[in-house]
Amino acid sequence: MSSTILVVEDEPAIQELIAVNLSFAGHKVLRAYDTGQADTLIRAELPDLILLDWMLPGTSGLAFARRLRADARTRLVPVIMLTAKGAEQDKIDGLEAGADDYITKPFSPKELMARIKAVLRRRAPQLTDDMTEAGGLILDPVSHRLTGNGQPLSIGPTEFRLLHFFMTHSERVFSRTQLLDQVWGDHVFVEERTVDVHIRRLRKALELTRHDRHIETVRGSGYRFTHQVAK
Amino acid sequence: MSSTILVVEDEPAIQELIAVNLSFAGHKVLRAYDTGQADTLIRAELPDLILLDWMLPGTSGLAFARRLRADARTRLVPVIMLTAKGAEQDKIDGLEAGADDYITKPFSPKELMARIKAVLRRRAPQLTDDMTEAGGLILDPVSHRLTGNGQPLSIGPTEFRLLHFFMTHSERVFSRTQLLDQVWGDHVFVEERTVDVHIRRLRKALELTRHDRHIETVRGSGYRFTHQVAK
DNA sequence: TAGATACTGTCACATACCTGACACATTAAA
DNA sequence: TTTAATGTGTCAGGTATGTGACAGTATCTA
Repeated sequence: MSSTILVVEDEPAIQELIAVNLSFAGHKVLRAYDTGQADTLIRAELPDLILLDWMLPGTSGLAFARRLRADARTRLVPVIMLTAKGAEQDKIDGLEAGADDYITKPFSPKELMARIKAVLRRRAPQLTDDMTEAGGLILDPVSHRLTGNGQPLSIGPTEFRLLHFFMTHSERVFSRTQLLDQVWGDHVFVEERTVDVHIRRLRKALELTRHDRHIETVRGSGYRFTHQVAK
Repeated sequence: MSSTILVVEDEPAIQELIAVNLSFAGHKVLRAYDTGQADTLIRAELPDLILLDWMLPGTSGLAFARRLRADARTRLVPVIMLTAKGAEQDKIDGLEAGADDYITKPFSPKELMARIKAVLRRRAPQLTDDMTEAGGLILDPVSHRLTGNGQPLSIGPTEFRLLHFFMTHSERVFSRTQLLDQVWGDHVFVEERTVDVHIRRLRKALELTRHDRHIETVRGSGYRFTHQVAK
């Protein structure tokens, strides 16, 4: 699936190499040469993943990673650190600053793509193309299709994304705000109650095969998708 | 709420001023004149919060803050930086090193206490995102679920918060006023006896699996949550 | 390109649920 | 036994959520 990936790298050749590979894989690429530019880009559009060089002019990548972790808006964005050093201590520092993974230069494009996929799968499973299943309900992001006990279910785009997010983050309560951020996207200006309406539409779509029981309301907190359904 | 607070400050007069105020507020105070002493004290007893001077003999406060963030044992301990400088860059550096707040000398004791309170409050709920368990009763804040011996228990929002507080502060008696402050929040204007009613509702919800026995009344004092139940 | 169809976000109203307060019953200490 | 503290059922009002309808867009089809 296509994700927006921010590359923060001061060496033009390396940045270009990475960007070409990412574009080829179908991702949208944002580029920055330093943390200042990165800040600006992030303000405009929250990326799905950040590739961050260890050594940067001005603020170091390490410090920048820490700042990303400190800010509520960027806290959940996965970060992969790029470094020329092989020192073990750097790796530890980087992971402690909140990086999700670490890749040593020089690296093969293949390895880079593999790590990106792995990190996305771990941190943002709804951005991958994997099928998800729950009690006979099958959602396939590739064919963009939904079936309940084998029967095709008709569902709108927003409901599809909402369900996809829920199925990849089950057994967890999400507030309306969190759902808007995750499913509608950051920076959207939509009423919170709109979530209720789409929950309603989603439930209605799932009613046919009684899978609507997987969507639970948690009064005062939000909604939750669960695998076990009440009888 | 009494906490253990470590003050790392090389100027005796300022250290004394801070210590007096903290003691007066009911906190236990640990004192260090440099990072070496601080290390020793931390090794003996992990404080709940660290007040850290920016300028210190030997290792600087900034470097020390970074080290605290790098060590798994101290990573979650809130740090407030004390500094004579008012420069914005220093503040950014401090926050990037992992400080939770920043206060400029000279500061009023009142401001200091207010910031300490705010930081402790901000940190406290974050630490309580873990599941809690007591004799088969499991409360999971993430999924916002409660089960007794595997069976789902239905419970209202206030009772959920109340039980969560009890389970994370077991074996201790809390007065109605303390419970109102902790569970309802500061500054709420509610009858004290309302606590009784919610205790009743909580007990009723827990009756199904006989976990209501964990909630004990301490006549004349308040209520307590205990792990061992009377047969 | 026109017309039909589907999708979105809001709103208004209905409904279910929660909350705090009170009154009275019960219990424990003195 | 007396008295104060706690237990408990109930109620009115408030708040959160469910839901149908609607208008504006976007998308598809002929």
